[in-house]
Amino acid sequence: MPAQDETRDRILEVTRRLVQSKGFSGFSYADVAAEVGIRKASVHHHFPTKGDLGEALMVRYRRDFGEILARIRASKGEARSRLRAYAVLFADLLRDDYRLCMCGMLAADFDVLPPSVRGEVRGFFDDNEEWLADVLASGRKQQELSFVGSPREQARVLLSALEGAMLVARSHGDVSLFEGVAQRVFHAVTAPPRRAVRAPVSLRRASRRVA
Amino acid sequence: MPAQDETRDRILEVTRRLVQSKGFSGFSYADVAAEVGIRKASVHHHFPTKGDLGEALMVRYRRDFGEILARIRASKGEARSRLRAYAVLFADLLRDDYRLCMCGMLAADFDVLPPSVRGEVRGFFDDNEEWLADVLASGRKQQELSFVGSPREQARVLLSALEGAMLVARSHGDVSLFEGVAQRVFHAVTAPPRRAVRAPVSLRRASRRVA
DNA sequence: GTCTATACACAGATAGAC
DNA sequence: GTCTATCTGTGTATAGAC
Repeated sequence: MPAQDETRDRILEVTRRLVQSKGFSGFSYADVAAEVGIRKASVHHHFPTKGDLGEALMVRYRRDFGEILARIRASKGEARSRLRAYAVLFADLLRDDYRLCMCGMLAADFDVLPPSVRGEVRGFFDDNEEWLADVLASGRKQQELSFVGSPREQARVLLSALEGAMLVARSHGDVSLFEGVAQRVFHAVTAPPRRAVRAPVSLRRASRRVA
Repeated sequence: MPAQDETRDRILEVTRRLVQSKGFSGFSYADVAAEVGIRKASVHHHFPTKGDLGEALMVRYRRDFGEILARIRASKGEARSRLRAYAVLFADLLRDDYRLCMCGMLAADFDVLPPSVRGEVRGFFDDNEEWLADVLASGRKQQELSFVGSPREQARVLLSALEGAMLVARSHGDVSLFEGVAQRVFHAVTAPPRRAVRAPVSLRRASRRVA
């Protein structure tokens, strides 16, 4: 990467963290400049308007997040472990200063978002839904997962639950609340063992896997 | 209600809508004043600081929302219909200008919230969880509902899914996405019919037991 | 209780020197 | 590319007349 892009990268990284913590209307050029260690005017040099900054942020974030998801999808193991890896991404955000998923935060800020950023947020939701639907579909095919209806619809349920659980966990300052919800929604799409079946048993297995 | 409190009430009502649309840092005294039809200074007369306004807003909102929930809980009918009535409250918010649940929005804004408001947000989450847990517990007792684990934990799953589904629906501008998720999570806690069974039944029962 | 007027800080954004 | 300096609008908040 060319040296002249390093400042740009640091700006985007700092902005990402600020948005995940304080929302789109909650951070300012002054905040970004202070944390990067430059002046406001320099930030404007790279991103003339806040809309430009927000748009570039989302493009970058979708790219990075997409790469991570691709790696998880390509990993060996059961569908369930992929779901767990996905939830861990969110839990790590919470653990690191109770930050929120970017799409969750920006969905809340939707009304005050520049239009160009809105499109990216929608796209990011779609990215997540599609990835989850893929994992769900192939997991069901392998008989590792079990659920009613289309993978896409079920993906929306999982995504909603995880996004909402981040909000709940954040307001209580307790990551385990998120983990509890994740465990339960994943358990709900897990295929029952081929034989032998008491509910408490599979629940306990679930708790080891997701906690 | 004394006449002198009418302006105060209108301010709180306008503020509620603004917060649900734009978030806590997304609305201003100027916005409130313009919509109420008074001047900024008059708003400050009733609520000196934004923290005061936010706190009063939450106290009022919890009271009003609590009354609505109490009415739903007291209604005749199955547990399931109470859950549906609860979801309708949220869907109506979306239908009316894609507003968000107050606790969802303020959970996203948590970092930029005055401390006194934070406590109210936490309390509001607890109100909702407790109410849902009550409905779930009595529904299970009546064998109308079926789920694994404690009502409280299951309540958290439902609340998370509904909060998250509001975000998803909002960013796509499509209330039916919310309704789809609500339908599915409610179905997941609904007890299977006493008799009557077709082939997919074991699958459906499995998915019903946990969200 | 509401108003006008204003204080003061900060927002996003620009001009132009280096 | 980064800086200083500045512009203009808006933010929360206050003083004091009516």
